[in-house]
Amino acid sequence: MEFNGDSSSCEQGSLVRELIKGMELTRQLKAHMGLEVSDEAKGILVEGILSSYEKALSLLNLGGSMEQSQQHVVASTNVPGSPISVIGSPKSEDQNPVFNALQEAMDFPRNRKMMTTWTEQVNASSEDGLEAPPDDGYSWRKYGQKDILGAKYPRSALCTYRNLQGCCANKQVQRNDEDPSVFDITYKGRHTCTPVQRSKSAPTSPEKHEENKHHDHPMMQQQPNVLLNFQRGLSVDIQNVESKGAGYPLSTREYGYENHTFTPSIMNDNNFFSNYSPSFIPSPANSTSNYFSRSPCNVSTFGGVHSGQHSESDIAEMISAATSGTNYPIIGIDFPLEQLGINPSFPFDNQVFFPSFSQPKE
DNA sequence: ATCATTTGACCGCG
DNA sequence: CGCGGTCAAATGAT
Repeated sequence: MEFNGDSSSCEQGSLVRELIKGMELTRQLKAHMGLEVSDEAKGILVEGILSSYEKALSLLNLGGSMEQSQQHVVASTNVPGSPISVIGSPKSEDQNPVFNALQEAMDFPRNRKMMTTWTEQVNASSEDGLEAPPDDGYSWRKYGQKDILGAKYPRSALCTYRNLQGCCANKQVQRNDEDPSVFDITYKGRHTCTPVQRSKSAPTSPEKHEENKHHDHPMMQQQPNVLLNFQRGLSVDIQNVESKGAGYPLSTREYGYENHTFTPSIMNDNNFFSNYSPSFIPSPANSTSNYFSRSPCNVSTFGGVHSGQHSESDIAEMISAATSGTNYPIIGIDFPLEQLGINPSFPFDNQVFFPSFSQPKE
């Protein structure tokens, strides 16, 4: 199967998707230039374009050859509140940080060791009788198991459904030798998918059945858990958050994560960390819009290049990206598009603004 | 029939 | 050369 290709190539795929999306949005903006489209609507497109390139740079920065590209990319993205500097004034290609980063990403193969990695120790309490660590909110697929020298228990390798969601994250699960109820979980790579509870039984942990059965509406199948993850995860260990650069989707569910060890292989990705800033904790009052715009794991699926047509996740990400991880003015998503004077041919539809209402395709 | 998991083989890295 | 990660065919579950 092709679920688990090389993670670096997967991140490269995400990078390409971001760039393609940026190009697509630019194309749309161009198409709307002559039309009676309000500046505000154009602004949304511009935000989307900027966000795409920012995320592309972020991907380069995170998974790419840091020592080669950071001097260009970080210098651009490090400036809070001035993301426009990335693609600011027209420059020659030689001086364009985006161009340089891209070129270098092509020139220097990604190093797996540079992937963001962190570990968690999960205590699956014995009364639960769990044979697997608790669900962390994401969909994982087991693709390998290996007996590790000196370890009592084998190590499981899991990946996300990257072909469906374009998510590059990997996960390793190993039961602790001393305390079999404790699982050492190592995450590699960053999520670009949404932390969603799948409707079908999850592959790795039986407790997922329990989580799903309470919710009838698709929206309810994921949002409460997502919010729980948000709130629990972000409230777990603020010291950790502050001292370790934090902001990972530390999901501490009812099983009690004992320890979080963040391996700061990439510590200077401001964009990335800002995506998970504690200031983005959704409140119950506005959790819906916050969820869409502040998901710690932005949707990044881009279903190919279709002129004039966007996949729903594409638009969702555009909205998400435009309001996350950057200091852009927040664009609300619950405004009527007509007020913005968006042309009827504008390829938005209501559904794309509410991707959570549509079930993930299997 | 479809999808997820298992498991032996293969491959890259140290 | 050994270890660990990944692949992919076989197997199991639904």
